[in-house]
Amino acid sequence: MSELELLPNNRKTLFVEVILPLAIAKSYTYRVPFELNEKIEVGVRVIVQFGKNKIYSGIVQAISTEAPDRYEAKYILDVADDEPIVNTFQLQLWDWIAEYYMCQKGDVMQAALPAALKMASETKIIAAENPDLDRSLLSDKGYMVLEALDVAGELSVNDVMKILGQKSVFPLLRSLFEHGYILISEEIREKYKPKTKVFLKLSKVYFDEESKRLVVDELNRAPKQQDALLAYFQLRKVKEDISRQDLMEASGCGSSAITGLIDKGIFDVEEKVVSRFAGTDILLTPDFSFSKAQQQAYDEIKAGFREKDVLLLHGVTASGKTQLYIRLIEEVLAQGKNALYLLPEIALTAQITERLKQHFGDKLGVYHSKFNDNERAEVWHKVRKGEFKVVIGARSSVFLPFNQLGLLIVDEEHENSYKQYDPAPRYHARDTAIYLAHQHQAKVLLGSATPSVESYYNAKAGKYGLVKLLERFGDAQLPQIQVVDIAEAARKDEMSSYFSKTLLTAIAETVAKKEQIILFQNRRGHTPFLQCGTCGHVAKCINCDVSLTYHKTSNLLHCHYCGFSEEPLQTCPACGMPNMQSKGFGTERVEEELELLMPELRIGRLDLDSTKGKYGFDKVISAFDNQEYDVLIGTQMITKGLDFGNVSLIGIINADGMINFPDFRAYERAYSLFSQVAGRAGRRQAEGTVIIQTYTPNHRILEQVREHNYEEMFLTEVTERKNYQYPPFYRLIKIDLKHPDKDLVHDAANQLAALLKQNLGPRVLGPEPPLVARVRNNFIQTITLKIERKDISIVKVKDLIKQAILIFELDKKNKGVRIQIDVDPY
DNA sequence: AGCACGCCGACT
DNA sequence: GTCGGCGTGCTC
Repeated sequence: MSELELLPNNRKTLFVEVILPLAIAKSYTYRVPFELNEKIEVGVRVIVQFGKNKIYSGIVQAISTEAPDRYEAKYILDVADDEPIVNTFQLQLWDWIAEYYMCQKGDVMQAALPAALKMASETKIIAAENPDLDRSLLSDKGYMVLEALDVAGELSVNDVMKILGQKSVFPLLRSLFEHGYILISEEIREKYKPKTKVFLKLSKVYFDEESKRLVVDELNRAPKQQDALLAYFQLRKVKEDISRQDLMEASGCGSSAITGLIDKGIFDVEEKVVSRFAGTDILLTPDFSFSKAQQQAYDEIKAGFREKDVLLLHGVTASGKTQLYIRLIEEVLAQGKNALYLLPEIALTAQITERLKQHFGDKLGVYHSKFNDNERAEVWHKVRKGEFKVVIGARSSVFLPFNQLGLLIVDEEHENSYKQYDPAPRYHARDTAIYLAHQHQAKVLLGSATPSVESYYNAKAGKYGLVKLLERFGDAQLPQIQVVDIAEAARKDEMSSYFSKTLLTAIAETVAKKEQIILFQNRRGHTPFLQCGTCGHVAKCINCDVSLTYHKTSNLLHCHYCGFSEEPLQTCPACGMPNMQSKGFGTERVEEELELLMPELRIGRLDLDSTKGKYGFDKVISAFDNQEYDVLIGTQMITKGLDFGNVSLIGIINADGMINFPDFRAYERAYSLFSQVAGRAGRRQAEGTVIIQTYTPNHRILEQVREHNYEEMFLTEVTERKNYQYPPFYRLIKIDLKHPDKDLVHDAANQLAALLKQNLGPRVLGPEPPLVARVRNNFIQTITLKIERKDISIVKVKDLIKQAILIFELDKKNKGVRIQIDVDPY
């Protein structure tokens, strides 16, 4: 044992390795001042200066007594937490994500921590009271700062930057501080503020009934205060803690009456931290009973978990999966463990969270991006302390500080929104959940009506267990699916605008039965592109290589990639002819045309544009649910976990765009999208109808959708994937290179591809420009790697990629070319 | 990711 | 001769 280790803890010099919230590959070591030794732990936040004048809060990932030998470590400025806010499971998970998805730990930290737990630098300076100091010795700038302090009394570092007109003020301030001119209060303030409420307590003097009566009498010249006090006594009978707000509501008195009572010493005030999440007092709903099919699936799941850690539940829409989930979660809770229920962001509606709240009350935490920072930080802390035992959340809830997970549910497992694309870390929440479960020795249940080919393959191959629930709950039947040939309908003169006679008739009949209709068009806006009928010129974005979409609500052309917008052109900018024509159609135009054809219909629209704002989505949904609309027109938003009881007709306006999308997952995606849309029909009705309009009525994917034949879709897909070397047989890694200079990226991409091929040979494909070859003024080139599952380890491949990139970056020509790596792209 | 350092062209 | 352009490389 070294001499150092024999020293008492408070005399040992400690060094900490800190993760900074930056995309930097290296890790940084800081020195701990003795007085902070006791507070240092793995997982606490520390405040450190990084570079000349930046202050960050980082996470301690390791502690050692070894001084770094190549440099002098800086001291940490402070320790922000009394106990770790990140546990060791999480640090290990961050490492895994950084490694697997080829990004920096700082990137993972950025994604993992709610913003309110990162901190802001709020450094303030004040003048030191030292009259003996001679200001004439100061530099001009130093003098200016002190003059300004005389006037203002206190300045923030930001103020100083403004006064001096320069960003770099730290060295000057440091020198002023060291020479005793100023004091620095290095106050890094936490952005998270607990919510507090003012509670009123009757002063002890008035506890007996006699003095209560007296004090009421005394107030007869202040009737409002009297009312308030009486209301308080009433309220006290039913409630322990009465807040100022409660009393104002109960008494109908204004704030001043209560202030009066406080001033007279009748009330004592007490400020308490309250939760932002009001506990629901709803009694837990009594045990529901399973249908026979549900019971069987449940038994199979229980049995399956004895053999496998991951199970795939293939359950058709409306088969009652949620009830199974709730039962399984309850059991895990009974064992003293926690559960995580993941859903795609878009499916996390009030409908589903309310349903879970009814079962789990205030043990349930909800976590998704529509919550503000404070709410997210609060969920974080409650999970960490074990107060929330069940979390329902989107992708990012895999980062919460769980201590003892027993079960993870990934519902709608096939959803591509589980994969984060931008910014790094480009992680897949389903796959991350499987790793997370492994850490906690927990079980994972993947659920879907249309499992991803990958997961179904894993289940068939025995890697996962497989449970099927192919019977709809109650008496609901699978919907009848009818495919309408648009070309043929047009020949017979049966098309009115985008609607076939078949669809219009069905709409009319459905409305007559007072039932509802969903129309699906997977494109938002009014017109996807404007083209000159004379010369063929298409209105394009100035920053991106895409056509501009016309939006009727704003009367502007919008770019869906960068947000650029401009006035629609009347004349063609290329040939000057006033002949710009609308091509294609989005949800807005479908709405417009349907209004013209059937003006008596009440039509609602559900897409990104109609659901802006925190509750925008829920508003449209509840309006439709309350039957304020006959028809809801929407993009794929419409397919996600919504449960409308009265919908009996679904129309897919045009299926071709989805089917013909150039991506190896296009058919799989089309199948699952159409099936999910179809699943909205007839959930409580005896039978629903789905009408799919298309130019390719005989396409095999439509055939499979019509027959509800997932198995066959899977088999054809698997054959294709095997032949063309795609997942699940091969792993994909996509490397994007971006730069404003088209030729430069092109050359750079060729150079990188050549470097990669030296070691990886024909596994390297491309480079080639992606479908949208320019976004936000950056040209893009894509290199794709297809890696077989035998013969070479994925770790080895990733090392070779890193090496190739290092060599690539040595070439000065490639300066400024940004490289993005996407492992398992979706 | 910032941000300072540093080495080249338009001005007082 | 200085101000400022942004290329280059470092931050514990």
